[in-house]
Amino acid sequence: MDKEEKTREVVRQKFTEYLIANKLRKTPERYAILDLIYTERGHFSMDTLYGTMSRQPFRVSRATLYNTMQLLLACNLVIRHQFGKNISFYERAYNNESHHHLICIGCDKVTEYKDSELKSFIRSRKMKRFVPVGYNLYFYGLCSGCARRKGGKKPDSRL
Amino acid sequence: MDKEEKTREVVRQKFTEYLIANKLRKTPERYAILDLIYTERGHFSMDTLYGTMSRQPFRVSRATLYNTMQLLLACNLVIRHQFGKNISFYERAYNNESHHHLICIGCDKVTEYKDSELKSFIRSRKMKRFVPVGYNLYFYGLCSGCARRKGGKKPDSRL
DNA sequence: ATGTATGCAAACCATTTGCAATGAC
DNA sequence: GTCATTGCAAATGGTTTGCATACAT
Repeated sequence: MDKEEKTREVVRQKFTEYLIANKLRKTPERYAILDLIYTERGHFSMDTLYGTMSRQPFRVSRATLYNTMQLLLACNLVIRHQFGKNISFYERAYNNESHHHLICIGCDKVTEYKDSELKSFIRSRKMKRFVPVGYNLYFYGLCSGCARRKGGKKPDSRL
Repeated sequence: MDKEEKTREVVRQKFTEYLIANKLRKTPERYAILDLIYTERGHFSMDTLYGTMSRQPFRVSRATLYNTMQLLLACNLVIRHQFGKNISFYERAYNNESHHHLICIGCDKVTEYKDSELKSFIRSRKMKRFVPVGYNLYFYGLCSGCARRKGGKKPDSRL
């Protein structure tokens, strides 16, 4: 069994525990969605996920997709991002080394940026009257491609 | 002339320069919106801004509000945030010391968190093939109130 | 048998767009 | 006088909801 399959098994188990603990049903739809998410790499939107899902032998509705995503967010198997447009993006949370995001304001491309020194610095901050459970750091700027052809179409300001 | 009025005058000037440079018209609507934004403190949504605007003697339509906001974003007089719901929030950018954000996942309250040491640490990071122009850092967690009555309504996961 | 979860379509809501009328230049 | 900008209302697009049916328990 390869690493990815092992991961899928672990998250299925975690999901099951969550469903039982909350007296929710273990439907095939829910597991199909979880499985598919854990074959995706990087970020994906609901739309692309629905597209991929539709091409699977096991189809689920958009409603169920959104429903299930709430559960997966609640049990921390998926995390959500908004990169500046009004669209949510998601990515798997388990076995996905935490990272920061570089968002190109020229072409909207999002890349991961791993920086463990930065991560531990951020996590070490103490704040008054607030108990942090997580954080998101988004860098906005120009990817190498867009930086080169700077002055082309003007990037839309997003911050 | 107090500090706030002085600020409004400076940003009007900056806005004017931007409009001229881009051959755009200096309409009273645009200045009314800019003025109002620079009397707001903290973050505001389009909806609340439209509400406040509607109570002003000078009324503008939602369309114009959105239109103008694009211009103000483009000339860096306003910055935009998305705190995890599909709503954009805005805040003035000029004379507004940069800060990070603490978002309570219990009650959605957003507070500012100033940490200049953290800021300079983040700004000092070098990344390959990416030219950063800015960043946003959002901490998710529980405000003191929600931390106290933990276990009340379950906070919706947002990351 | 019970009642939760699903799929569908309609509803929602923030934002965008088309277009005729207004007004900045 | 021109043409960008406004206001309105309709359209859009991601997400949510209502409800009858299906199915996990």
